[in-house]
Amino acid sequence: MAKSEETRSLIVATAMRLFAENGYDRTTMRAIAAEAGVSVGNAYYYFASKDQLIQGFYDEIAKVHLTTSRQAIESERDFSARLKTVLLTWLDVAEPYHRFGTQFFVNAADPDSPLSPFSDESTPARDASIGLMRDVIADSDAKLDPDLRDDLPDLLWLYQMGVVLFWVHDRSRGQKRSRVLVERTVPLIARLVGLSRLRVLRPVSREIVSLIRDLSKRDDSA
Amino acid sequence: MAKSEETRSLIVATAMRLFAENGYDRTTMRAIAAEAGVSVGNAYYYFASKDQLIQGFYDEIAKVHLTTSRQAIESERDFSARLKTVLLTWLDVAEPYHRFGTQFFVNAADPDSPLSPFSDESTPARDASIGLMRDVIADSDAKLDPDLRDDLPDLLWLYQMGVVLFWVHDRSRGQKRSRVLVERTVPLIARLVGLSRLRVLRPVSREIVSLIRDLSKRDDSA
DNA sequence: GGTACTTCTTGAACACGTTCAAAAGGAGGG
DNA sequence: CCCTCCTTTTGAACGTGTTCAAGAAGTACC
Repeated sequence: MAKSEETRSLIVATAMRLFAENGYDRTTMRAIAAEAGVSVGNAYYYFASKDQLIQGFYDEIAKVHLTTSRQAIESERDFSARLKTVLLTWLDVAEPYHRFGTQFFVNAADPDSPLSPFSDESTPARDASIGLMRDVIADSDAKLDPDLRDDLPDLLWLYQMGVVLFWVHDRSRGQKRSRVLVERTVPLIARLVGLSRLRVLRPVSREIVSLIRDLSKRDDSA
Repeated sequence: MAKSEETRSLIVATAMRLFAENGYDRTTMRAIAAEAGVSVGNAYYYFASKDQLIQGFYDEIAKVHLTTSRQAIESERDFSARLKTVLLTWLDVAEPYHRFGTQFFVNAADPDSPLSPFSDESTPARDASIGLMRDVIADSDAKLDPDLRDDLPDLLWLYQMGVVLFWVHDRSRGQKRSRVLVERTVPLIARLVGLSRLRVLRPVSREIVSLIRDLSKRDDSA
């Protein structure tokens, strides 16, 4: 019902405001409830835990990032430029939340947490991000080993997770170092992707693709 | 004093036993104190927090890993084999603690935590690990781009951190998938290190080395 | 409008990590 | 033996995230 949805978003909005004002740790569930004018138990009716409250934020960042970066790369054909734009856009979108985003990703580092980027609960968000990488490649002028074509989006998503990991630890002003990382690793990756067609590197890239495939199989018997 | 040291190690030993038996989360500070026959406050006199209790374990794993793997690679000259042994040895040493080791590394993922591998408090342990990688290269028959020589240990340490990250998330029996990861990525890395002398790849490896150097500068003005 | 049923809301209670003022113990000097 | 100072130990108390039995509000059907 509309009322229910209203209460839910009131709680999440209040939580986000308080998180931004005082940080994640210093914001208590009691404070959130009081500020939103509901009871503590009510917050737990809608959200399983304090962590879950920021899942909404996670989705928000992801959504804005998808639309913004799709727009930004629309008229660009160079693969390297497209990839760089996508990653720098992520840094732009995420910047305001770096402060308590850190706390968020700490929780997300728990493999058992539904907030982990590898969890089942994150599958929709993950697929959307990988889809973006697919488009980055597809509409670019990149020439690459056809064997790489299918798996490169997954690889690029992994690379993006690496950037995020770096960003979480980044204490420089405005996360400048993360920007440097992107600015300088993207050309490297673009060059490596291009080189992947070279005879000498073929076995290497084949093996990488095959390894990722084998390891990402969910079912592991034995 | 001797008495003081005795109490300290009694507490840490009890904690480790209970962690191993019931997992980190389900082991309470009250239970540890009761089992050790001291008061809760006493545990906090010796350890600043519950997290800090496992720092001892961290050091233990690192120490055993260093000596064991140094021994294991002593008579081996092949770079790839040496690197593989070092990483598989880590998996061996860490295996018994995988269960609550997970919880440990979750806390370590917090950049502000002294348990983070990047923290100042971890500098000695980190330097020791990088030193091991230096030896892996130095006493091997690896032929590599001299420009890479100085920085390769750091790169390999980063690679090891990646393996550890994978291991934390690894839910397969006996962390078999982590072993597969090592078995198959080590030859790749060895080949890439070898290829780094190729004319076409020189700029790539130069740029990687230079990037790592720039980003690992601690002081970031601006 | 009444009745059965689901959805939503409450706040006291619980278990936990952590703190702290106070007490106890121990070492050395007079 | 006592006084003083430092180290060690205590356990009650605090603030936290979370749970849950109970009730209130809303909905659907007769």
